[in-house]
This record gives sequence, C-alpha cells and structure tokens, in this order.
Amino acid sequence: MSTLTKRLPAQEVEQLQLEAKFFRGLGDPTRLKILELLLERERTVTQLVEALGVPQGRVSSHLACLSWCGYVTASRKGRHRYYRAADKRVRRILGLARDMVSDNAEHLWACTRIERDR
Amino acid sequence: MSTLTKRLPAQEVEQLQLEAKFFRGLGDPTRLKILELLLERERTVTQLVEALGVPQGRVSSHLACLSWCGYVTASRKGRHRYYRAADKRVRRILGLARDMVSDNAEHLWACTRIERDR
DNA sequence: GGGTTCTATACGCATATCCGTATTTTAAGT
DNA sequence: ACTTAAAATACGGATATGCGTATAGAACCC
Repeated sequence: MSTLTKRLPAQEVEQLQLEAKFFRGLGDPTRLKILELLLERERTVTQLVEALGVPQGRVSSHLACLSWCGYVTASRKGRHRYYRAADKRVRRILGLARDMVSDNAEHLWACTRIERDR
Repeated sequence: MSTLTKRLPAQEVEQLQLEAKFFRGLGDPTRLKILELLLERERTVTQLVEALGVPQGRVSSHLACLSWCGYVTASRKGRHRYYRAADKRVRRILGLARDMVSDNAEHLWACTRIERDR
C-alpha cells in the first residue's frame, strides 16, 4: 500500500497508481522499439521477432503488456495476429519524450540515483 | 546488456534505453503527485513533505530522480530550495497519459501480467 | 485426428527499484 | 565558530520486473 494514502484520498491514489503503471509500460527499451515499429505499420509477432532478434515468447509478453496499457491493439487475420499502435496519442507521447530526452541526454545518462541502467 | 543489440545498432539501443529510463521516471505514483503539485506552483521540499505525508528523505530522492530526468528544476532562495516543473512538455505528457488512462482504466487495472500492483 | 505454424503463458533466477530509518551535508542566522 | 533548519545521501530489506527456457494453446491444412 502506498504511503500516499496518509494524506490523499484513496481514489486519487488509485488514479496515480494507474498512471504510474501506464508509464512503466513505456519503461522498457524493447517495448519502445516495438511501439516504434508498430507506428510505422501493423505487424505480426513473427515479423517483430525477426526485426528485433528477441525470443518470441518475450515479444508476446511485451505485446501483452502494451496491450493492457492501451498502447496497441490486435486483430486476427487467418493464422496471424496483427498488432498496431492504438492511437495518435501514442505517437505524440513518444515524440514529446524523444524531444525532452534529446535536450537532456548527457544529464539523464549520468543518472544513477534511483533508476540504474538496464 | 540488452538483447536488442543483436539486431539494432548500439547507438539506437542507447537511445532507447535513455527513453525507457525517462519514462520510468514517471513510473511511480509519488513522483507523479509531486510533479502535479509542482505544476501548480513552485514548492520547497518541506512543503512537499507536508502535502504528501511522505518522509523527507524519500521526497528528496524522488526529486533527485525527477531532476535527473529533466522534469523539474530547482533554485535556491535563502535557506530554501524551490522546485518547479521544468517544461510545458511535462504538462502535455501528463495530460495525454491521463486521457489515455481514463479511456482504458478498467482494462489497465486488471493487468497483472508484466506490471503488477504497487 | 494428426501435424504444422503462429502465438501465448509458465517458472525460476537475477537485478532494479522502492521503502523505512538513520545519518550526513549545506548554508543561513546568531 | 556554533547552532539549527533544510535538504541530500546511505544502507538493508522486500518486492517488481525483465530474461531464458520450456511448455501450452489456437488456427489452419492434410
């Protein structure tokens, strides 16, 4: 349980937890790359595996995560399952982040305090 | 080392790691609340401690993290140190996220796959 | 039904990250 | 210089999360 409930209404804390979870959905390089690829065009799991060189099971897991968070949607076509970026807002968020990161790259790179490298 | 280097140039992987780290900076409810408070107006650590009911050391740690990531800036005034949100883009990112989350709250809430509750 | 292809899930391990508590550092005020 | 308020950092413990590997499920074809 979050310590925040000490001062904030439970409902607001829940909302904050959801948003935090949402952002953690973007907190992994592989998921970011997947999203980038899906912003170009829809793709199957197998195509992503090929493009990324990451084991299939892991790609599926990451897609599940992205899907729960609402970043991607999927549809079946025959034997395959096509994934695509869910929303224009996904592109906007990634764009803003990329902007801010490039304004701040060295600084961010040096950060070893709470977030370590991965 | 990320498995991504198997297919992607090291430089691109570094960029993705930075962006992921950047988003993880927003992946905590307390930090989100701090940002929200700092979007209203600048505040000192002590004021944030009071508003949040969170121990001072932890607030400082979270601020350090937010600062490394470029979400907040600080300046001294007398004995105090005032923190403020760094950038209009911070507000935009949080706004977009809040939108997407509210469109997807139940779904996101139910996600227990990769991201668990905290 | 059996086989094949594509995708999703499970499990154990290693590490990242958050928390509680205590301590150190910084700088203002006297 | 000494005191004190304000803020930053340190450390151990607990949990979350990503990875590797293996396995299960689903849809299609014969």
